[in-house]
Amino acid sequence: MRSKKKKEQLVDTALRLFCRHGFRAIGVDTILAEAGVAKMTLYNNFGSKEALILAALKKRDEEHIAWLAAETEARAAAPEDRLLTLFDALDAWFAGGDFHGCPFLKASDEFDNQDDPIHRAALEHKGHLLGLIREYAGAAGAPDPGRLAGEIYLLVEGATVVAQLTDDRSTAARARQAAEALLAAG
Amino acid sequence: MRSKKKKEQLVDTALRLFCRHGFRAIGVDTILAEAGVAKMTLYNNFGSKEALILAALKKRDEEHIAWLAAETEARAAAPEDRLLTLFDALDAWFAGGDFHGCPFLKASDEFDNQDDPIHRAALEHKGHLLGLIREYAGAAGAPDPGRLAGEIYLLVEGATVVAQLTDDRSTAARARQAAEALLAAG
DNA sequence: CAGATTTTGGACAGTTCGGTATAGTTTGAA
DNA sequence: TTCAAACTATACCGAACTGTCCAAAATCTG
Repeated sequence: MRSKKKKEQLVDTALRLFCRHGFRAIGVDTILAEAGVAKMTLYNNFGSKEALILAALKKRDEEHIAWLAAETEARAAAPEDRLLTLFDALDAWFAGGDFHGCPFLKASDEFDNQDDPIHRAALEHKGHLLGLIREYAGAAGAPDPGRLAGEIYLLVEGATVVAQLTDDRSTAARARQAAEALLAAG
Repeated sequence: MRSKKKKEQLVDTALRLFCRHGFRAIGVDTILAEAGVAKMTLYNNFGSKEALILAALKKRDEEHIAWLAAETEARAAAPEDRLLTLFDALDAWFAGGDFHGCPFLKASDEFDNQDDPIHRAALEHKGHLLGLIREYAGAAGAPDPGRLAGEIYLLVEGATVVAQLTDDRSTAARARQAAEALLAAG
């Protein structure tokens, strides 16, 4: 089972470099060199750069949603607080030294054809994120949790984009303020 | 003054292709062919692809802010409505056949180094957008127009990103609903 | 240990990239 | 009409790109 290790190393390195530099901007040679893996290992295991991207995005989807949920719930005293501590978790994400924006938004920018598998992977991830928010909106006892979740989701994406663009550490807090107003309004 | 025409044609074509495909994804040869212009005309007038990108972004900045303001104000019966009709203008933007997301967000994704001139151009544009929103927030008589503008701005960016990602025509309307709640909350 | 499988390194193909060189043609203005 | 400035086409450069081929070496399994 040597291939498991090499495969994982490849996906991890690729994900890190994709997040930092984008998908088209980084070449397979760079990934290979950084991962310490031969080129044929990539093409034997994945077949193409696109498949590597999809594998990296899939891993990122699972990891990031799990991380975000854990951070959010750890900061919430009660389930109905989660809709707000979500923004504290976002703040932790933005402030972490390796924040370069959401890789799925990057992906959907670089592969903006709606039929592209990479674009669909991004859509799928955002569906998971919206699902999480909807769950929190339900726990908060909102009269129309679907609508509230949709509005909160817009704030989440806005904050993510603006945090990357401006490098402003107060972005998540501002989004949280707005979320409080939305929550109070029902 | 032949150069004016060719230069303009080059910038217009480049802007259109950048918006549709991204900045790194489109090559100068494609732009040149589409614009019907020789390669040396590009390099005599701009010197580099980066300079062409900057020229295209500058033009886009001016045009888009002016268009957005005009659309917003045309739809507002009174100045205090502008903060909401802004989202109707956004809806018109998203629904127009050639929407491929905000080119400045694309640019800041592809050139995410904070010192990159292209990233700075994106920041500058977003400053203009925030300024416009702040003006509308002031006209709406908000008790803290700066704070409200910041929150509304997050909704605008969120809606822009989500509209591109999901191709969902109701995105701007949902953002407007949220904006109404924020406005009512003060 | 023996044999099947994976991984390795490096050369190579084929394309595309941004940018340059050059020599000739079109154009606007005096 | 003349002349300089602007634009043209085309060939070219070095670099980077994804992907392939292959023989040798390292590794896992029986």
